Amino acid sequence: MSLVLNGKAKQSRISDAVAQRVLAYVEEVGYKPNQLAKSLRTGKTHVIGLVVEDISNSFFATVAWLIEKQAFERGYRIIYCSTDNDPAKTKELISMFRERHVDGFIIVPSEGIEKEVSAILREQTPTVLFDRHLPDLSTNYVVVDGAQGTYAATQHLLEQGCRRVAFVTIDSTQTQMEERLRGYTQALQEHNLPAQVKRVVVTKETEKVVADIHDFIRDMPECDAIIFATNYLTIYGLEAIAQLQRRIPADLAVISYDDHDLFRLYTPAITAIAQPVESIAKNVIDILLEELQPSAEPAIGLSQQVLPTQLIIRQSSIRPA
Amino acid sequence: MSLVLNGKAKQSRISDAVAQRVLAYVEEVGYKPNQLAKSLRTGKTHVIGLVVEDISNSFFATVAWLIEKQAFERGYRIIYCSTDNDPAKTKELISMFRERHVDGFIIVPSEGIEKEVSAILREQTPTVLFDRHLPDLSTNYVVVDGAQGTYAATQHLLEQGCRRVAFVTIDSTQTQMEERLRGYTQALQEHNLPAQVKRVVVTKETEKVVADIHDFIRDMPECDAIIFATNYLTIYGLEAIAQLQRRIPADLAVISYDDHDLFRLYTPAITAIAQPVESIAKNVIDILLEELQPSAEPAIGLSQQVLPTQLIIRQSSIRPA
DNA sequence: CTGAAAGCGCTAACAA
DNA sequence: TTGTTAGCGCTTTCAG
Repeated sequence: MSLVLNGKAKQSRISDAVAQRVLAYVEEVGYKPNQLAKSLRTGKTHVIGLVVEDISNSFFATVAWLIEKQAFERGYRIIYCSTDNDPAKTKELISMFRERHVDGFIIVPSEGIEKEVSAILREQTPTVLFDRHLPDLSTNYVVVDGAQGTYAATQHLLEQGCRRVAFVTIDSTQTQMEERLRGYTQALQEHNLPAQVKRVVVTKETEKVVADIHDFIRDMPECDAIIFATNYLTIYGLEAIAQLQRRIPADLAVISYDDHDLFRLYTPAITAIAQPVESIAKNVIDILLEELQPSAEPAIGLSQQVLPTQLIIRQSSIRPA
Repeated sequence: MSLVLNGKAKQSRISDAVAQRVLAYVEEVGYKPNQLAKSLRTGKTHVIGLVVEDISNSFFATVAWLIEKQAFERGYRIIYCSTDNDPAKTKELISMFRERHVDGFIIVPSEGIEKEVSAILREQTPTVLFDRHLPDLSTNYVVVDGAQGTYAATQHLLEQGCRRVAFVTIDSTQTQMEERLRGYTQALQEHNLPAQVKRVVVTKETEKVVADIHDFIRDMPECDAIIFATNYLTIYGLEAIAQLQRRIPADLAVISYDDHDLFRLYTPAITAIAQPVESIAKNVIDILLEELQPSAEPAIGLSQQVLPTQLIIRQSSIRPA
C-alpha cells in the first residue's frame, strides 16, 4: 500500500489491479497519511527552515515569498522566523528548527553564530546563507555585490557635481555592510575626495536613531549628498532631513542602498541601489533543492554566488544644472 | 526517565536521587528529545497555524509578529502562510496545516471557505478568526469596528467643509469591507449628502488598479475628498492623484483606512483610521491559548470581540480655511 | 518506587 | 507478485 501511495507501484512491480484497488479504497475512506509518522520513519520532514533578519522588511519579505512559492511547487514547505539580528535569538531559532528536524536551512546569519552554523554543516544538513556570509566558514551562499552598487552610486553623485558625499551605515562588521562601505570609499579615493562616514547604532527607539542622523547632517553643512546603507536607514534619514528642512536634491542629494515601495512614491522619488530579489530567491532555492536531492554527492562542491545590483536613478540624486 | 524530563517527577513520586541521576546523564550526553516522535505519541505538536491574507502587508506582518512573540513565550511555535485572498490557496493551506497536525488555527478567512473552517471546528481544533469573520459560522473572532472608523472619518471630512466625499473599496463582500462601507454611507445619509462609491477589482497588475482609480477620480471633478478602504488602495490612489496633479488636501482631502509607515512620511502626511494591532494580537492569542488549555471546557462559550479604531488626523484631511 | 513493554502511523525490508 | 513485520523515538500503562 505504501508503495502505491508513494508512486512506486511500477518500479516495485505491483500489479495495476492492486494499485487500482488500493487507490479506490484510499479515495473512498478519505485516507490522509499522517505526515508526522511518515517523517519519524523516514527522517525527512520536507520542511525548510528560513531564518531571516526581519520578515517585515520588504526585502526579506519579498525574497521569503519567492522562496516559499518555488519551494511549495517542489513539495517543500517553509517555516520562517525573524532574528532581529540578535545572535541569541538566532541560536534559539536554529536550535528549534533542528529539533523540528527541518531538511534544510536558509539563513541570513547574524554575527557570532559561526558555531551553530558549523554544527549544522557537520550534520550534513543542506544549508544556504544569503544576503551576507560568514567568511570563516566554507558554506554555500548567495550575496550581492554591494561594493559595486555603492561604487556606482557614488560615481553617479560625483557626476552630478556633488563633492562632499557622506555615507550613513550601521554599526556592524557583517560582510555585506563592509562591502557597501568599501565601494563608497574606493570611489571617493579615486577622486581624491574625503569620506565622511557615520555608523549609527540601531535600537528599538526609532526617535533616537532619527536624532542621531539629524545631528550628523546638521554638523556637516558642507555635505551635498548622502548614501544610506540600508532602506530603513534611508527612511529614518528622510525624517531627519525633513526636520532640518533641507531640500532634496537641491541642498542634499540622496541615494538608498536597497529599494522600497516608499522611494518610488516619495516626493521627490528616491534613487536606489536595487538588489536582484528574484535572482537571489531563485539561486538560493535552486542550490538548496539540489543538495536535498538524495542523488547529489554531499560536499561535492560549494556554490558561492555574487549577484550584481542595479542603480535606479530617480529625482533625489539629480542636481539642478 | 520521561517523567523526570517532563517535570512530573514529584507528582509521580520518583526519588530525588534517581531524578538527579537522570538529569545528570541527560546533560552529559546532550540528549535532545525528538519532537516528531513526541508529537506522534501525544498528538500535540505545539504548533499554531497562522493563515493571513498577505504577510508582506504591514498590518498582517505586525499582528503576526506580535502573535508569534506571545506564543513563543508560552511554548507555542507559529507557522505562517499567505492566502493572497485566494480561496483555493486558503483551502490548500488549511489542509496542509491539518496534515501537519497543528494544535490550533488563527485564520484571516477569505470568502467561500466556510466548509473548511467548519470541518476544523467539527474536529474540535481551537480556532480564532481575525480581521473579518464568517457570519454563517459560530466561531471565535476578533475584529475591528470598521463602521465606527469610517463614520468618524467621514464626519471629520464634513467638518472640514468637504461636501462630495467619495469612497474607494475593493470588490468583496467580506464582513470587514461591508462594515467600512456602511460607516461611510451612514454618515453621508445623516447629512443628506450623496455617496459616491468605487469598487476596484484588485489584480496582480498594479498599473491597471491605479488606472482604474485614476479614471474614477478624473470623471468626478466635483469630488473634494476620498476615503480609501485599505492601505494598499490608498497607495495606489496616491499614485493616481499624483498623475492627475490634484493637490492634497487643497483640491482633494484623503483619508486611509488602516495606517502605514508611508503615510507618516508622505508629503502631505496622510490621515488614517488606525487599527489597534497590539490589542488584536493580544486578544487573538489569549483566546486561542485559553482554548488550548486541556482544562478548558470545549465549546463553553465563544469569544467574539469588536475593537475600536482610532482616527489619526494628519495634514491630508485638513482643508485650508 | 522502578523497569519493561505496548503502541502512536508509517515505510521498507523480508518472507511467502 | 504480495502480505507481514520490525522499528523510527517517544509516552504511559502495567507489572515487578
